Amino acid sequence: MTNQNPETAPSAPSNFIRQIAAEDMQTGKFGGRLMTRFPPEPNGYLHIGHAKSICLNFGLADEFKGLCNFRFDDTNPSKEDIEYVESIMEDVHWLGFDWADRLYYASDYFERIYEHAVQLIKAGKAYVCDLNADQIREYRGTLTQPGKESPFRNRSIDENLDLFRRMRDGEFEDGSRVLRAKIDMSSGNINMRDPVMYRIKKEDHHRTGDKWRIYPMYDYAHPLSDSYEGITHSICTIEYEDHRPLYDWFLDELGIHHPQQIEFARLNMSYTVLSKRRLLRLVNEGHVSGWNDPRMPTLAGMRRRGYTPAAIRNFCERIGVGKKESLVDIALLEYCVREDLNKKAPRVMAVLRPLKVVITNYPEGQEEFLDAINNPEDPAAGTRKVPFSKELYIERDDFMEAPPKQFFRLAPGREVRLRYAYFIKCESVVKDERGEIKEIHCTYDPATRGGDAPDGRKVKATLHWVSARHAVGSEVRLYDALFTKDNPNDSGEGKDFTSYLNPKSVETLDRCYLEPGLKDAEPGDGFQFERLGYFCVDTADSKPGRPVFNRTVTLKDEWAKLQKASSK
RNA sequence: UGGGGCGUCGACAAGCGGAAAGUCAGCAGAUUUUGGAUCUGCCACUCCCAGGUUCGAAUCCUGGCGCCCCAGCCA
Repeated sequence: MTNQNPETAPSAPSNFIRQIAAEDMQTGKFGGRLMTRFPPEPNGYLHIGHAKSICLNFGLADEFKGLCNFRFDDTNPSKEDIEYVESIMEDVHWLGFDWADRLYYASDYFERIYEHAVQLIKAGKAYVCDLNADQIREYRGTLTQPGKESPFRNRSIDENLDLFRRMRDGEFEDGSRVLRAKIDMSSGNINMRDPVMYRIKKEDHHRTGDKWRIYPMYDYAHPLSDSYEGITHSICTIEYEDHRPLYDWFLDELGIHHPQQIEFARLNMSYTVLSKRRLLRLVNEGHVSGWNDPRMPTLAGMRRRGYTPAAIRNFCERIGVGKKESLVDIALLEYCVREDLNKKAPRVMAVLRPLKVVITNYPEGQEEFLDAINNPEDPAAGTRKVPFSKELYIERDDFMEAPPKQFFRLAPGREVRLRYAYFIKCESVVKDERGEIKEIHCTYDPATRGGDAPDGRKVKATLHWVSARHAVGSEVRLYDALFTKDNPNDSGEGKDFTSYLNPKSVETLDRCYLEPGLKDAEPGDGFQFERLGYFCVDTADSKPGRPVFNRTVTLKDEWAKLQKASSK
């Protein structure tokens, strides 16, 4: 166990991988050494599921005083792109992990991987097969029927060597030949039925250019890459469990350093999708604005949305690591985000759906500056001054002409507090010719300056507000879940996940008013808009002097819950 | 009569033969110049089911049942 004293070290829950690592360290299995790796393929942006893997691999290395390498698994040039390698590195750093000088690429090992293939051919363990893709599939058999051996399976070693060399030299067309491992066509495990090790692809690679005309398959390149780097624990997801015998086979046949592959269950989260294939479709079909759309579960999207690295790391710790398929409630992620932001985010007042309030007994043209606390959770954050004047904006939702009993906010004849300012009382409602509320007239009690009544009288609500004359205009985007179904992956007949896209996943409000201090907020800055939620300055669309805000997550809202319950 | 994996509260998840941890969600209350935060209490007589071993089983054994993954020259 890592924590002998749970009272002083309440952290890290136990999981089976930590246990294996702890045991291996104790028995000295790998010389008391631990090394992991995070091996993304640069064919898409990293998402929260990758964050789980990153936290696991880097976290384990940290915990056991080992190292975690960073490696691009770039063995398929047709799907990979430099844009992805750059975004991936940025995202891992942003999450808070560092690989120092241990940045590797599987493509850097191509020569060694090739030489090892030659070694397998010489040992009679690999052969060049001339069957085409369809034929290979046919010969492979099915889940219940064994496969048939390829007619090219027993070529001489010399012929194999010659053909493989010529594959490398580009003498043959794409798809005309492959190099296969000679294992067992009748294995119950289809991965062992003479799997393809190399295919011909006359395509340029983003790193090796036109040097290679053949590229190794994942199943062959991955164990070797792990081995070359001296990895001890090769952690991957559950779907590779069936590939482990093959991982072991290559390493055993070659007689080289043999890491232990360990599989864990990938993350699924409610109301979103976490597969690069599906995320790519959302991007390509224009359902979102890009990989970094704030609604995307990508690290780039969550960063732009205002999620913090600490919140995501914390989430990854809380969800645990196991082998069971699960669907984690997105409410847990949101809890982690609020937990972190509650401690850090400066409070500020912003009115999203404005309703004008005129304080009839407040002197025309007068203004005053009131003290406001920047963060009640953090006294060191200090205070600021906010301007008050005769005309203000409050939130439309904070006024009701005919309120139900549970509504505590402003209503005709009722008195409430304006945060850090005064008690005000609603005297009348002004409507336009269509009967819509245009503004409301209130009186204020000068004796309640700062928000307390000297006579001790209480109000049931405190509202946020912004002085009309001093307000900064802004656009604010309200984000909600991307999907309406908790698990969009399990789609019914003839449907796919896109049929559950939430049409209201974003609402743009462009007549919002902010307290003046927000005019110069920098892109990326995060705030709590009091009583509303956490918001951050959008990094793509903000202009100097006119910030655009993205809602990161709402505050918990008791009133909204009551409304929802009564509308059912 | 292919192979592999997994079943503990609504969602996650500890537990490793000796009284079913914890977190999120939910519910109730206290407190509050954010219907926020904070605090308190409640929320699995039972661990997919059935047998068996044992003084004692979520943990061990046997047999069922259910769910997931695999037939790319993707990773």
